[in-house]
Amino acid sequence: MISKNMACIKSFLIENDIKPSIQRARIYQFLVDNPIHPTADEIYNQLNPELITLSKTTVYNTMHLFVEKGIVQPIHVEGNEVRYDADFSQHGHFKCDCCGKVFDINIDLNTSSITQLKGFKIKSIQMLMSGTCEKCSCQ
Amino acid sequence: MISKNMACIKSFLIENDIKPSIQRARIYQFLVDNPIHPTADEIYNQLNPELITLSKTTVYNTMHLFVEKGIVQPIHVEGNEVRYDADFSQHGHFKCDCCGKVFDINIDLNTSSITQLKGFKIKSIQMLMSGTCEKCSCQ
DNA sequence: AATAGACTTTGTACTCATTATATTATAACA
DNA sequence: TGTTATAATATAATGAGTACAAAGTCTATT
Repeated sequence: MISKNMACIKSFLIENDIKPSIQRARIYQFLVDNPIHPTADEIYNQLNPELITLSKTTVYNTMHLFVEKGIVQPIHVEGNEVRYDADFSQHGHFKCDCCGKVFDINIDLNTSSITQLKGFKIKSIQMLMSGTCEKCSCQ
Repeated sequence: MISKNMACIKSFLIENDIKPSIQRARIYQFLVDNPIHPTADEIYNQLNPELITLSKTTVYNTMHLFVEKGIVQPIHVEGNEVRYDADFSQHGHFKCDCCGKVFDINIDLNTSSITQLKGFKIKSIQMLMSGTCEKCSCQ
């Protein structure tokens, strides 16, 4: 899911039952173009120079809406902040304790065989690893 | 790892390079006896009536120490709080969006086959699912 | 046992991500 | 065009977690 133009994002939002606005479309485009799992604060700081009247509350409202409508996943890497990911292909995350980067890790998660989950409705699955990445391990 | 008496916990802490104190031992015992993935606040509220001078800072200090020494795992279920788990057997967690409970899920996580992780040093692996549990799904 | 030094606990004040609320702006529609 | 619904914004409030300094506790040494 690489960059989409605004017209394309507009119809994508409508498809997902979200009334489009410039703010919403640009925030979503930013997430798709920058799969760096940004926080609400980072989104705000990146887009503020362009959307000059953007408010942090709007970013929070928009992220809540996106999560509710299922077009963005919240990622809880650390306890004090939420990160967001517009990539819904099944993948996990690796957080490097040294450089702080969050890596996407392709992974197959098969939950159908877990008997404990009989009767459970699974809405999202996340896998999170931590440690040191290759670069930081080499130093 | 069911309940241990205090003497047993004392030596366990020493084994793990932690100087024992009443606060530390009781907090650890509480975690082992109550595998409900409590927050620091919940630990504080549960133990405060007994350890009458307990301070929240002590709970935070202790949890940080336990995590650093590797006898407790932090769990990031939601973005605004950290939960703690003294169970180090490999398992994942399922958070019910309806009743809020966090379930332990036995699961096998095999990361050795993931080529992306070549050269990475994995310190911890967590798997987190969300949705509705069996009880809440039936209603 | 007394003293000193190191470590632990505690209370207060603070930070900062997020939320609540109320107001203003924009879009939709009769 | 006027009216209503929805979205965006600014400000204030909340609450988990942290920083810091003072007070308490433990332990080793004399």
